[in-house]
Amino acid sequence: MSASSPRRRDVTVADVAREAKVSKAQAARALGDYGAVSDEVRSRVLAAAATLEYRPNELARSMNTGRSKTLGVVVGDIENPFFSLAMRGISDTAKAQGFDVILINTGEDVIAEAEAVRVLLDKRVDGMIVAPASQLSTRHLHDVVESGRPLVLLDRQIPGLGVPAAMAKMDDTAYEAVTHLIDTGHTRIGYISTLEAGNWSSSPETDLGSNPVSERLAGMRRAFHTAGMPIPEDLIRLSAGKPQPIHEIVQELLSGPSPATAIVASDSLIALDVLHTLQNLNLSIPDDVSFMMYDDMPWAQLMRPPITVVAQPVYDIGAATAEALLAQILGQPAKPESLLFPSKLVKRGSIGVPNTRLRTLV
Amino acid sequence: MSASSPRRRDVTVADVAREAKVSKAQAARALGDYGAVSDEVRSRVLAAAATLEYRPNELARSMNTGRSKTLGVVVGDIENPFFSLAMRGISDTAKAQGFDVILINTGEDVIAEAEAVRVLLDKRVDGMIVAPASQLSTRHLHDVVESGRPLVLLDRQIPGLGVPAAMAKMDDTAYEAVTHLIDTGHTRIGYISTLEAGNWSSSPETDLGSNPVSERLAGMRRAFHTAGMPIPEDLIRLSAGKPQPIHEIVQELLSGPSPATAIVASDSLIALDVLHTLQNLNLSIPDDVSFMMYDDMPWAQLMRPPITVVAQPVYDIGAATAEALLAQILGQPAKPESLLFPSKLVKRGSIGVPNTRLRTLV
DNA sequence: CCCAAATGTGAGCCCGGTCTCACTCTACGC
DNA sequence: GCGTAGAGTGAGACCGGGCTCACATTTGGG
Repeated sequence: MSASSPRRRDVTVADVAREAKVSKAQAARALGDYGAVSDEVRSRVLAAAATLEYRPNELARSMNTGRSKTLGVVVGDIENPFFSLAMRGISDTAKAQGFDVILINTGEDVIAEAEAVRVLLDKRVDGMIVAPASQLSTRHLHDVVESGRPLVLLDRQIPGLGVPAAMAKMDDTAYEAVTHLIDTGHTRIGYISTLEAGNWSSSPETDLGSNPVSERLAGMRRAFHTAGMPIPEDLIRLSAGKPQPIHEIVQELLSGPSPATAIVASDSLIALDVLHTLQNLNLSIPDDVSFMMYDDMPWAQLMRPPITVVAQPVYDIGAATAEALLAQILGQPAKPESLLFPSKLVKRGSIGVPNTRLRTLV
Repeated sequence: MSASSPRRRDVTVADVAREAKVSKAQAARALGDYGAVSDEVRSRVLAAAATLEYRPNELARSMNTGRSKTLGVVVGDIENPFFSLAMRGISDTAKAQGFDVILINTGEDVIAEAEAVRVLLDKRVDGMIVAPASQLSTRHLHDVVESGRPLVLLDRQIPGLGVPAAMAKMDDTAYEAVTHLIDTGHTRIGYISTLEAGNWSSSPETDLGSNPVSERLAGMRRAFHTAGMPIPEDLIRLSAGKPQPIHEIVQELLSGPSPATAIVASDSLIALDVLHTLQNLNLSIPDDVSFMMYDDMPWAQLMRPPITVVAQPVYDIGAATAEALLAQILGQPAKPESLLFPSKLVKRGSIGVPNTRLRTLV
């Protein structure tokens, strides 16, 4: 029942020109609104274009302008609310400037990330935003820089790369959060992050381009240091989820001679796993275990008790990466600074005085 | 410190050909692995390509093959976990077949959706997946069909369009869910959906390509009918959120001479708003109000009480749209059937016997 | 009134691949 | 020994816009 043409050939400028009885060049000028065109010709061309329902082939256009009006975004997991919210910030900002977005999901795999970056380069995106899965394998990111295509990092900075990164400033808030735990009486505090173990934490103070996770750790260390207490290194678990599932880690943290009395989840996905585990173990918050998480998801304050969180402006962070990228694309030179956003501790009800009889519970 | 070339010109086949001392045609053949090429030439070309770090320009390639190995996805809101999870299904499936994805967010706005579809057509995507915001304005979708480019719908079918759609089968589960509420003693059941008011519910039985929301309504109606009870039309609120915020709707539903004793949220974003409102009103679930939601988000079972939900395989639904689309792109003819997935009622603790003294509470 | 300068127009090259066509050279069949 | 199938090769057309250049026509200043 649809139009007779099952696969109609695309209408080109040449077709429009023929219809309007002018040269291809004139048609192109009228359509592209550049150069000198008489009113007479312009209206004929526009009319012809309307009749034929002409639509420019963006591929062809991109090919010789060299710009595709497309941004590439590489993230670990769009399912993660952090990324989907940041993605909206990116998407909204890009759209406002007439840019589209190619999204590639890597599953937090560095190989996939390198591949993704290659593909985007081959597709000639005008620039890209990457949330690097690793700070160790960054060859592919250096390639991007060397190719001359603008790059902006999301949530994590990579020292020496020389590109901007947008993220929340976490050190002071992490310090405040852990101090809050210590003040409440906790000394055995567990921290769980999916981030790879690396030298993130080396000289966090002097490192110009730090990142939110190393900052969290640094803040935590500083808090213990200030309180004059030993840092519970055995309760800090990075690279969680990859080899060992979160629920096992939680059980480990809560077992042994000196179990954790409080657990900090470094993102909302981990938080969900931790909470499920605690529920399965029939442990209550905060009576049996205190709990705190990063990222203020809407459900956090609906829980009983409501969860104490460290909130950060995720949407804005996403939007900032896009803005920085677009600025570069539109000509401004890259300033490899970190765009820092404030984070804040939101105290709710999931932190209480430590329970010492916990060992019998697990 | 990076490579000396600030903006190195891209290496082309011609460059490789020159380096390998063969013609452009031969280089292209060796690189593209087609036609007849001697081993001698092939290895020279491959070596040259490696030395020069040749990378094909996908734009140029797409332009004359006509295929871009790119899929377009148009959704209302990636921030909505339903879409971000479906997106992962799409993304994973596409990637497995070497396709990339351009994501466009419309904010559930039909104008933006039409615009998005245009842009994707202009960018010459090989096919697209759309979660239509409206079933009334579908001109732009008909345009896609007429352009001959494959199209698959996500979560909502549009009768007469003649394209496949993937979604969960909701009628029986909705019937079961509402019957469950009725059996528990509820007669005043509120239903809140962001979907536009339209004639979704017209002849739901005979309509070949129905959709999850009309099915929910139909199932609800059938349940009331079977129970021999009047349908509380005044408590059914579509187009929620657009003019009137959810929290006002909730308050309205719970006021008046005959308030709702149970509320059903048609997606997890609405659920969050409803739960916040109930919390602010200091109403407890299920003692004051019973509550049920569509989509089994991980936090639903962490709530106290855990929320009764209607679960659907969102990831699989997303993956199915991508599969159907790729099948069409790869040659199979479109079969405009709905790909139906099972949904199921998961009874937890958020539904109790109705509270009759509610009127005094709000 | 004459020679710019400005404006309008068309032909044709370019981007970087794919692919057709014509041609050479070898090998095989009769 | 000759015809021919087929591999191997190069020249160049082509995809669909952008844009430069050369040329024609109008305008305006001195």
